[in-house]
Amino acid sequence: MSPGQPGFSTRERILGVAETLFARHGFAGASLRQVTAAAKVNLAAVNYHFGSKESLIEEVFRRRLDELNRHRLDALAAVAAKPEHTLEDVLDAFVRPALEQSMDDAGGSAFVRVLARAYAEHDERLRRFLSDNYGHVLREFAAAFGRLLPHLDKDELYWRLDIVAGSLTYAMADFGMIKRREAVGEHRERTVRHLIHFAAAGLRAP
Amino acid sequence: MSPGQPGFSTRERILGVAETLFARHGFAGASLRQVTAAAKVNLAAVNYHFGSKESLIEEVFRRRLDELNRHRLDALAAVAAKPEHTLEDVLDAFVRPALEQSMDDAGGSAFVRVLARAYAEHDERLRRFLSDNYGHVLREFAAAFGRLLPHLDKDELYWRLDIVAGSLTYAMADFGMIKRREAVGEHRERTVRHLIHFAAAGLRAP
DNA sequence: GTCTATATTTGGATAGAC
DNA sequence: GTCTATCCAAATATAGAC
Repeated sequence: MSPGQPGFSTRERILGVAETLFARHGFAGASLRQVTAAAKVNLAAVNYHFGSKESLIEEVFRRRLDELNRHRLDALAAVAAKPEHTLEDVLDAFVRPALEQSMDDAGGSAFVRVLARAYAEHDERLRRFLSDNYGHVLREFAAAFGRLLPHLDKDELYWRLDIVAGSLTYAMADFGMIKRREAVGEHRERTVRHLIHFAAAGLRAP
Repeated sequence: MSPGQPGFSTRERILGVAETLFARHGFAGASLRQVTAAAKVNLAAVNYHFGSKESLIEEVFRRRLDELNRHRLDALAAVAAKPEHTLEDVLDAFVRPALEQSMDDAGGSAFVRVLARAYAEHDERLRRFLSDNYGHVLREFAAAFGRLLPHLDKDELYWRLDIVAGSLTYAMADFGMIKRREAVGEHRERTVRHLIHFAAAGLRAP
């Protein structure tokens, strides 16, 4: 059941539909007219509730990322408490919450694709918004990785983490496609391990 | 030296600049006005040479993909000629030509990012164009992978290949960023092996 | 082939009634 | 909070002179 019309407020209908359409057509590609038509609300409602398209986009992120990053930090703290934790443990703390959110509901499934878009977009304002609000999460993970990979200098570490984070996000975005949800759900445990093994190999060596 | 103005025809200037701007802002995000202004040609030139924005986009793909896919098929044929070739060999035939093109010149570097956009875009017309014109290449690779992975049924195989292709494309798009070109160039050999090892791990098992 | 000027459409945003 | 109507800017596309 997608967040269509019934028990949802105008504001939530807009957010749900915007998430879906941004995932499908990109931020520039999805117009406010498409969004309001699909949500069956009035065109002016977007500006009333959010002020601008830009702010609507930010709100789409905020709604999911607050929860996602809380879970990620909780998982990371649990891992860091174990004195002998591994690279795989830290990667698990990063990947699992995203994969779980992506299977919570139809919206979460769309959001991982929105997230993949954000990586692809080089829009200055969007990047600054994400960096300002959620940069500390990535920095905590980077620090945890750095402690486990002392042979890498800072530049090399950040470069690899960027690639790993991008590839993982991309892979999860693919899981976000409707047709494959059962396949991923069935083997979720194996899927997570695959991704992690995948990423750990890239982070170790040279 | 980017394909700015000097020894390039109007048509080629447009293609070069469009490639860069599509990589940076997406297909919907980069307007024809931005493109023609940056290429220092007249606004009407795009429609004269290409007919429409849609056709310009297709031409940006055609220019690079014809060459890239020829190299990929050549490499695959060379691999298939060896009776005892491995999964890694096939992956190499897929990855190496793209990585080499991405380091040929500034345009190739932008193009891998355009390619990553194409994966993210769910635009019907663009997907059909790519599938119609270059689908046979992917099918040949899929067949080669299938022979090496007989334990996977067709659905499972295609699903994994899609994820692997997406992740590799994403990783290479990151390499396409300007700041990191030397780093990738220096260790190109190691980089390729990393990516391949990465992908092979995902394709094997369960 | 290239330019200027313009037609046409689409999109973001706002004013003001209810 | 929601709607209608409208404004204004930006974008694609074309017509016609050079």
